[in-house]
Amino acid sequence: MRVSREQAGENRFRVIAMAGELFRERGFDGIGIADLMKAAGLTHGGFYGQFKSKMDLAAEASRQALAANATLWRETINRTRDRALSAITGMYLARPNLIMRAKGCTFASLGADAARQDDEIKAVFAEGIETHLKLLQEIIEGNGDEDRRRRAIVVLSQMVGAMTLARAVGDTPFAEEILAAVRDEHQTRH
Amino acid sequence: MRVSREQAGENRFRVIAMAGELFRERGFDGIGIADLMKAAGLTHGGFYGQFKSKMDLAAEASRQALAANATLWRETINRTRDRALSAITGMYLARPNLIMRAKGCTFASLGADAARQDDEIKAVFAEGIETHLKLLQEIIEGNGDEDRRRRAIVVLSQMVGAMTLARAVGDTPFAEEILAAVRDEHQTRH
DNA sequence: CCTTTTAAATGATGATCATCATGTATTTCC
DNA sequence: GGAAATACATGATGATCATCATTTAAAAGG
Repeated sequence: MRVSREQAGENRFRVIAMAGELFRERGFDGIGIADLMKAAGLTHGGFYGQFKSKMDLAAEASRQALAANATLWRETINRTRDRALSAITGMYLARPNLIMRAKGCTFASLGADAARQDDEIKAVFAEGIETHLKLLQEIIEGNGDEDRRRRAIVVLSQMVGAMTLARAVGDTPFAEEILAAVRDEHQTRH
Repeated sequence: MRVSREQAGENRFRVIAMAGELFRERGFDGIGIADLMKAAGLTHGGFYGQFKSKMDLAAEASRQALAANATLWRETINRTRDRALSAITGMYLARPNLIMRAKGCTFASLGADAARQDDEIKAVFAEGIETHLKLLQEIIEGNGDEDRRRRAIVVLSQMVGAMTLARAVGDTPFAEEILAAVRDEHQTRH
């Protein structure tokens, strides 16, 4: 049955949003089209009217998830101005992001998956990384723009690496130790 | 047909080694038992005589891959004694590890996958991280063991995060910029 | 040497997969 | 209000999946 233009737009958005969560939780290969559509309250039939392929949806979902991640960073920065760096690292390297993979960092969840996909997805991740680096650059000290960008890359790498390692060992004291080690790096000045 | 005890041992080792490479290249869900066995020169039939399940093989393969990674670090450290830290980071954050995922860092390839698997695989990763941290601790300066361990965690996180992000954008100048940014952190003292 | 054991081959199972073809009901637009 | 357009449903396709049953041929052990 047909549905209003507005409703169709909402449906499309919801499919992309659910895909963003389920891909982050289970990986691109960990969930199929039928289950994805069911999670959005639809059946699998309409999928190829909305998306060129599963990979096409993966690109859209990654884009939306990365944009949401960046928006949260933007809000955190605006809210905490002078202590923004420790606020960002403190929020990121915390238990909610460790255990709720579906709504957490897309780099930590899907970065390794992206490396195995086509160039379109890699371009989405490149743009997502660029966006996050620009945000970090704003709140990092350094000798000129070039140095601040380099430091932003180092900090982003620390965060993504720490979360990847912490998640790989599960919800344990060891995971907390990993997160705390990198958190401390930005609370006590080095 | 039956095969000598020795031959059977070699076959088992080769299956685990090929699995270590193919899992790192394509992810745990990216390759099936039949293709895995074929890559080792066998058919799928004997698989369940050697392994309890695919996840059981994933654990064995991760263990072997992580041990090989650690051995390479050990050798690099022994060979470069006084400049070991910049040797390790320089070797790790280089193009071969960026593009040859099958033989590169298991944390960067499968860390996010491990987070989605059962506790046995997570325990394998925990032990692998512990081993790598001990190696880094040897070659990192700091105020006492506790501080050196904390710094080792930070450095390992940097390395894994940088490689994850660089691989996600593919073999591009941006990837090289990410690797170089973290490499420089350990060549010029900060 | 003959019996027992077993590694690996062939082949089958039912589940799940991405994708496509077609039907249907409802919105859109004249 | 009636014709055309279309969003989504049902259902089918052939491929691939993890796992198991059975067979085969050679090694191991007496």
